[in-house]
Amino acid sequence: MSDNLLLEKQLCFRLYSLNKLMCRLYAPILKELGLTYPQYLAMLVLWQNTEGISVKDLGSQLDLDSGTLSPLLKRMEVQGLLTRVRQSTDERVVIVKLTHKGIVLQQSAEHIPGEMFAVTGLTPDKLQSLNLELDQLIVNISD
Amino acid sequence: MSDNLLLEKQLCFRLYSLNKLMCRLYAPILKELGLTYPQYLAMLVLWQNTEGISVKDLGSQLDLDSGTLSPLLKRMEVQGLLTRVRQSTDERVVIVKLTHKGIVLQQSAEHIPGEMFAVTGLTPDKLQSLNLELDQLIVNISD
DNA sequence: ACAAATAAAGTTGCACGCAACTTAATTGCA
DNA sequence: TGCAATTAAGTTGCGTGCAACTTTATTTGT
Repeated sequence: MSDNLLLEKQLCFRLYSLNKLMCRLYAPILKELGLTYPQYLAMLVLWQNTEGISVKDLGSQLDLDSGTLSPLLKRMEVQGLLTRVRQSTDERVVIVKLTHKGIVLQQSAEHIPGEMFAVTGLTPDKLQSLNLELDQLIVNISD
Repeated sequence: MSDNLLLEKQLCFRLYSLNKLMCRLYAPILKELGLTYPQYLAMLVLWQNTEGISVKDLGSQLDLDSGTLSPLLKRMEVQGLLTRVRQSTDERVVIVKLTHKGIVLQQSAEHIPGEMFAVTGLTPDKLQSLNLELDQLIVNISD
């Protein structure tokens, strides 16, 4: 009888836990901006693509399919953060583009990364190396 | 204008991505057992507590509240994996206990950790140290 | 040129996760 | 003792994630 089936031994459980902890950590700050956690991650991409980005490209950066993104973006459109317009050169494609309201929201979010970083108790070097380790894991698993 | 608001710089995004990747990695194997990913994590705890465990204690090990756990356990009860019985000495408490079917399912799960470990491309040492780093992070964040 | 294959986005249905709340039982304290 | 506070579990409502599917548009091969 191996003890491999122990919760404490499982990497997957730590990732499951940490992700939930992160959500809960961000939730109250994001609530002030009127954003959920996945919406915030989407905004991080959109703030780097103010000229607009297709749902497909947004999804590939967030690793989300249209089944998740379409309703999420629809809610953000209702909030007035972005517009969704079909591309005239290829009517299959929908371009997501931040409104003025969506763009200026970035200023209210500037303080968040620093604040969250402080809570992790990591040094910048430790954060950097952990990020690289996790990136390697992402590559290995997603091949 | 800082570049802290970059998706690629965010630890939270890596944890978000990796957790989803883990779910997708486990999903097909767990489907053979008729389990979802959170149900599998619950089974890991229950296999270590065949004498039974309260919903509260199970929740504290999984870091889940009754709002999530109650319906999840109800579904697993329907599947015949466990029973839920109110404790006679304290009628507030519900004891979750695996059925025979739930207990013997462990045998079908024995191969999973090894299989999943192989995919990570980690050495045992690397896995160990990563687990410790993540544990430290969990402690720092959840205080 | 045109039918088959492919691609992009959206819809549906289900299982979480969690905030906010309700219900029922137990504890604690004046 | 009696009643307020606390505790355990469950319910409700909403926002993801994702599988499976549909719809519409474009591309590909002959």
